[in-house]
Amino acid sequence: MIRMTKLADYGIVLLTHMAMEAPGTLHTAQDLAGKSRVPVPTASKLLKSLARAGLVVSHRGRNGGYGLARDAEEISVADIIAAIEGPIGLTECGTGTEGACDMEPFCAAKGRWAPINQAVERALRDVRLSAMRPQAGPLVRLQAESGVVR
Amino acid sequence: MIRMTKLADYGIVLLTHMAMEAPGTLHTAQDLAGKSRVPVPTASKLLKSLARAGLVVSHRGRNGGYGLARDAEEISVADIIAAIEGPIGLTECGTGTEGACDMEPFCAAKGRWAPINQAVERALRDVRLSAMRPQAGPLVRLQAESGVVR
DNA sequence: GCGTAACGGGACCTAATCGGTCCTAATAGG
DNA sequence: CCTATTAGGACCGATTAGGTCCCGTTACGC
Repeated sequence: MIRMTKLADYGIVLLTHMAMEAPGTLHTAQDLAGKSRVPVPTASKLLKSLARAGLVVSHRGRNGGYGLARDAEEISVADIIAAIEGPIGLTECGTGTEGACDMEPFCAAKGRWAPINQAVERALRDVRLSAMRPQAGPLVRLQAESGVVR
Repeated sequence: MIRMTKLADYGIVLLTHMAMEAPGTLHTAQDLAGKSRVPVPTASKLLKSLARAGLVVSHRGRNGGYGLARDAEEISVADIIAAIEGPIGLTECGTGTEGACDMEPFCAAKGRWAPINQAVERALRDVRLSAMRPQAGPLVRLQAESGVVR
């Protein structure tokens, strides 16, 4: 039921990796791609989106890279998804795109979607990036946890 | 952020129409399609799915049709979406499909998705079909409400 | 300064799948 | 027995997710 694109998934994984290092640390797109096993160009594209949304800050030139724009506690999963997928709701209705649905005048559910969208968004806004990283610590443990459903 | 397929949307609208009539009333696929402005074959396909999921009961033959299997209060939006889109979570991870993700061993967010999926599902399970129908009553008012975001 | 390492912002492709159509049973009234 | 209806497929076109590539800009460091 209801799916998020894989891109958004990757984005969260990338940011999770960033959140595992000290705040302010810079990560190159290549570095993050390697750690997450995401193809480099894809990771690069995602990081650009995240930078445009203001979730990460970028530094160009040599020794450049990406870093978290704020504390991991201040970034929600909803923020990340919105940065990558755009402010699209569960349905296209009520997302500000007027006239997108040509059967609006006949829709029995008209005006009933907004509360649902908000409920879902609230659920996602309550999950912070800081809660996504493995609590026990760095990458080492990850290998030992194989077998657990991702 | 996060999208539902149009099919699921249509399904909800179809069921909403059913919920606007007295419980036990039978509706033909054509009838519902006409009211919802959904193409007939599509509505038919959706109703089949809903019947297979046990949300509606079907009667074949002349004077047949579809009816709600239980009270509108007992059908949640989550039920409907699951019936049409299948039990897919926000991500493919944690939906029982083992090994779907080949980078599972390296995933920094491993095991962290289940709570999020559950939060979203809970939000949708709290919305009942009975809450979707226009409270003021039958179709007549719908036309008057034009201009409201669907 | 100049070369190189990084990001910025596109265009572009192709594989999946969403949304929709259609056809042939099976079923049940009249 | 005829007709209205659902059951269950096969099938198809258009959209888009997911990924690749290229070229420009920025800035560190030799």
